[in-house]
Amino acid sequence: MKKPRPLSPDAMALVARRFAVLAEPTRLHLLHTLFDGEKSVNTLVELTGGTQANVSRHLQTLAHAHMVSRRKEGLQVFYAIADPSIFKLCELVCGSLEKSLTKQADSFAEAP
Amino acid sequence: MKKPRPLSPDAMALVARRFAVLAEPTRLHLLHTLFDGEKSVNTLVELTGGTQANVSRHLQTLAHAHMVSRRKEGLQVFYAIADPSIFKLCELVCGSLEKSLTKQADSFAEAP
DNA sequence: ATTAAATATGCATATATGCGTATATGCTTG
DNA sequence: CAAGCATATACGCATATATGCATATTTAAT
Repeated sequence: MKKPRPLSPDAMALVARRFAVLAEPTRLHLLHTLFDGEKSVNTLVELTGGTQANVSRHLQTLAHAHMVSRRKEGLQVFYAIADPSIFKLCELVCGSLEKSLTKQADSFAEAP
Repeated sequence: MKKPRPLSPDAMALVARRFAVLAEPTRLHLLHTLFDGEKSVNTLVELTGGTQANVSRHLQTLAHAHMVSRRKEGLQVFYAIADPSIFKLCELVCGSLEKSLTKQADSFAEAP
């Protein structure tokens, strides 16, 4: 019997949205690049190789979800990871992913 | 300095896909309903209130991602949570979500 | 073998989401 | 005040995904 919470319908939508924010390679790339500390938009553009518009958009999505923080300093805007649970989240997913991969390498490749 | 792994580009895509599977209220509802044990498709249809076709499709998506297991018994098919990390994942997200909600209730309501 | 029940799939559609390009906003400096 | 740089936004388009409806598939029973 493991029923942590009643889990109201709209609470579920919020959780889903949270996962959706993480369901994007570009955003994961940005988060991963921020793992070792705060960086400006331009730096992130250079490090990730994305276009400036895209990086900015994705950073806003992350900021809106309170996953990264935004600090303005002169012309530049610095983003940093704001939610520490993101580290654990990625660890968990990477961990269980590795287990799946070592067993059946193509399981995810053909997913919908 | 927290760089868990090199994080190859296609590994990131896999992680993103994994999160994407969880980024769906219907699938979260199904997982949550399975928290207290294995259930048949029909039971899940009744408990979640979704259509049979939808429930079946979403269960397949979950099974394809190795998050649930599939056991056939006569006419019925029983699904159960296969990846224990899902419990921790949901706990993490729900936890950090609650913190965000108690601070700013509308932050997510207007997300993109 | 036929029929019925449980589950899965095909098709069409609506909605959402990401990207490229161009442009707007904001801040700093001369 | 004008000009330039860093960042954010607007628009159009292509793609993906969820859903409803209908139907196919699989298994059990008579």
